[in-house]
Amino acid sequence: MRYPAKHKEHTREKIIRSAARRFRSRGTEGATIGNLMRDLRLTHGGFYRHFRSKEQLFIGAFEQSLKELAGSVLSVIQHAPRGGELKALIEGYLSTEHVDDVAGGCPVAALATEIARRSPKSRGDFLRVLINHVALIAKYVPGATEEARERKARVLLSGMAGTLTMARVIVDDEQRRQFLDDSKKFYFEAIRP
Amino acid sequence: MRYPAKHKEHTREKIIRSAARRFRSRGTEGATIGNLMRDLRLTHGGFYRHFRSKEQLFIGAFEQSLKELAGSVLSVIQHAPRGGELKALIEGYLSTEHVDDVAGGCPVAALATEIARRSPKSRGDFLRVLINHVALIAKYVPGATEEARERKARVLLSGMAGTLTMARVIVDDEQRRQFLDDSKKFYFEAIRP
DNA sequence: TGTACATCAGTGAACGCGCGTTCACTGATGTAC
DNA sequence: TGTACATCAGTGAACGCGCGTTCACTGATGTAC
Repeated sequence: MRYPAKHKEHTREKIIRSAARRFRSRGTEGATIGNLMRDLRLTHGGFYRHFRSKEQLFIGAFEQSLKELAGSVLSVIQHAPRGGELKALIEGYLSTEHVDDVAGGCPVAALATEIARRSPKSRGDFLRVLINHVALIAKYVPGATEEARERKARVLLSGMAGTLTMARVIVDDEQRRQFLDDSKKFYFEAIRP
Repeated sequence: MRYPAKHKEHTREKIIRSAARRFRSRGTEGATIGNLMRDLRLTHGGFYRHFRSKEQLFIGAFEQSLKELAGSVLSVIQHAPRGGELKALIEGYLSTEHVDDVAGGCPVAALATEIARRSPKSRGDFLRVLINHVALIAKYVPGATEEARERKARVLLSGMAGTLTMARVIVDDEQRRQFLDDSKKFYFEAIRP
């Protein structure tokens, strides 16, 4: 059947948004195209009208995840007191809400290990997308030059991503809360001048 | 055929040691039992004389990896100047050698994301093994009580694990070196009193 | 205005593949008598 | 000392399964005339 003009574009976006969540919560191999399409009430065959391969979807989904994260980041910054933006960002990143929301959370914490195992070419693609988004928060990181701020932002993000992942391993609620508290204090102190 | 008394035990150890490397460099799904056994010049069927399942091997291999890491940690501590043990540990953990040696490196950096996706019961098993090993370095972390030191050690390790993973994503050698330098400085400052 | 044809997002059977796991079997050596 | 049997680490064919991907097909609507 023929579909309205924007129909295909909408379907593509639905696939990407859904994939972005599935990849984060289950990893590349845990997220299958069959399940993904079934969730959208479509069949697996149609997938290839939108993407050349699962790998191409993965890159698109990673970028989508970063876009979503950028949205949260902007919202946090807007609600933070002037000068307290970075503290608010750390607080949000290391919150129990973020720990619980794997599917909607930071794709670096959820996918960096898998990306690290890919080919240099593939890693380069992911890095370019990532670095653009990290620049967004660099403005609020202390540092003399723009470059210094961006570099520090990368160190901060990668460290907190590891911490977020570890928090997701911890089973006991109280232990997890304690670990997140310790971590927040650690990063708060680390960004002092 | 019948084999010497310790034969089975030796085979089991060979499987675990080899699996510990394969899991770290390729992840749970990238490491297959067929390839693993073939490397040891055995056939896949024999695997089940040693382990009930691939999952059981994964836990054993994770513990093996931590044991190996503990060996490196002790060696670093012995060669470090008195009072500079933690600095030496950070330097070693965030070294280019460690970044390049995924198969022989920290299993937290290589596998934490996958472990985070497992059941609470399974995560508990991994955590118990992990916490025992982290206690080993807690002695060199600043803190008033043993508990405070252990908690800080966990924050440090998880952060550096995220940083190590990010370093493995970076393609360009110079950028990677710069990122590791920035990170080392960051963690050095963070452990100052 | 009516008719024949083209389009193309989505369908679902099919393909090839590799995986984890099972199982009947092997055969050199240990043990029982 | 010799013989019959038990043991069990390792073998390799086989099983069931789910995956990513391909492909002939569908059919409502747009377009050409």
